[in-house]
Amino acid sequence: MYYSVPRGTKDILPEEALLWQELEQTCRDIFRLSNYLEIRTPIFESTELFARSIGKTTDIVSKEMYEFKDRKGRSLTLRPEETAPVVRAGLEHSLIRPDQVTKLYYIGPMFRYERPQAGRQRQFHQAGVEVFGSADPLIDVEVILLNRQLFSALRLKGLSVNINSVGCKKCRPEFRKQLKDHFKYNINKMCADCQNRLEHNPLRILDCKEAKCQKYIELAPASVDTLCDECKGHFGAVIKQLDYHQVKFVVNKRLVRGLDYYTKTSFEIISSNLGAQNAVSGGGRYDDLVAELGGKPTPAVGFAIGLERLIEVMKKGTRDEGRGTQLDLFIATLGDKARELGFDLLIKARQKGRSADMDYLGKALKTQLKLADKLGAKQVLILGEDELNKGYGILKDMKTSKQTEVRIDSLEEVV
RNA sequence: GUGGCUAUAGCUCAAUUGGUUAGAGCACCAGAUUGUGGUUCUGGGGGUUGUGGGUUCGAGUCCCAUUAGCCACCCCA
Repeated sequence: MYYSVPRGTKDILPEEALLWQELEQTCRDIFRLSNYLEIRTPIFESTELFARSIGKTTDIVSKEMYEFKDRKGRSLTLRPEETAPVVRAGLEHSLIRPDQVTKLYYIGPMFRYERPQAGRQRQFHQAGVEVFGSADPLIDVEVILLNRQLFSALRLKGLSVNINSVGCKKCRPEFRKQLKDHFKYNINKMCADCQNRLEHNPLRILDCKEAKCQKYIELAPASVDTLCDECKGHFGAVIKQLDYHQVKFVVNKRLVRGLDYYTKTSFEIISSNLGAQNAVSGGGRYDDLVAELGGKPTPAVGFAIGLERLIEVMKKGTRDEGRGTQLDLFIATLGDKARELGFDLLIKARQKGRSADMDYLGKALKTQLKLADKLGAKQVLILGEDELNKGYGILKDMKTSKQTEVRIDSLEEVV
């Protein structure tokens, strides 16, 4: 073993890659049904883009970015998430307009420098959607339903929706103030992280899991209680629609996501089949981000799904088992003449769109059949010297073991 | 960034208080059947015991460092 993958990264081997293909294709199909179109952006962007959008004081920006300088000294960063790049690209190419709805989706790798753990890698993959231009609560509901539809297409179980509203720039200052007032008397009894959070991001105190902080957090005001009329109405409309569409969810007043750009609706989808890293999907509304990045004020909603975590759920047996590899045709040959004829037929079978392969190691016939069996071949064409001399080949059905003789000049038709 | 556990064949795991040539199952290759798969039987290849030091007559085993994985914190997908 001379080299191994970099820490926190993984090779996806052929067997698992089949699962990935199914997952990615399902994402594309489902997103397509709701009229989302794909966008692909570079894997790195200017560092400033992420600092601006995600927030300089967030963990992601302050300590988890893969940042580097290129040869001209420009500061670039491997994307830790895809919302900001999509907004950037949308503005750059005038895809995003305040007066119309734009729906985009993406699938690809993201990078965060974190300590690896089950369900947490330094390179991981997300599939997500972003909707620009509508402040309608129905859009919030649409993206949540999109998650449900995707999970149901993948036959996944054990998932639950957590939802909250974190308010907007009108009502959030009041909420922050209430939180600060609430915590300031006891802050020195709370953990060091919370003491820091009090000043720069008091909302995140609510998400703290430290035991000694819990009793103060339990008594803290909830954002849903300080929402302005507009946010309250919006949240109510979302909840009403979720109920109407029979989405099982819980209002989690402590749900505060680690990216600063979220407004109003914020949600996470949790799997009961994973360890500590149990969020398979997360998202929400970010009505101020487009303007923050230089566009006209444009409301937006989106979410991102953690594909590695979904793959884990898929593997956990909470779904019907998939099938392994399959091959339409295997060609077994004996002797050089037969091998060349077999190769020619092999190429022709593939041109017809059949999956086909043959032995390239000069193995015994028995071994070739063994290999055909292992590859899940439906049919084997046996070409030996005897057959060629007599002018036919043998087509064997591997399921029924039935063999039929086929004249050489007809072989092209059967492969 | 913090704490705990772990690292032996491709995979899952053995190896007595430190003791000679590091074993087994599965997988792989081959033979039994000199041209017919799945079952069976027989044989075979494969290891610098994660890496680097140290203690010892002797280290897979004990000690230190390092790398990586796992679990949790933190954070998030």
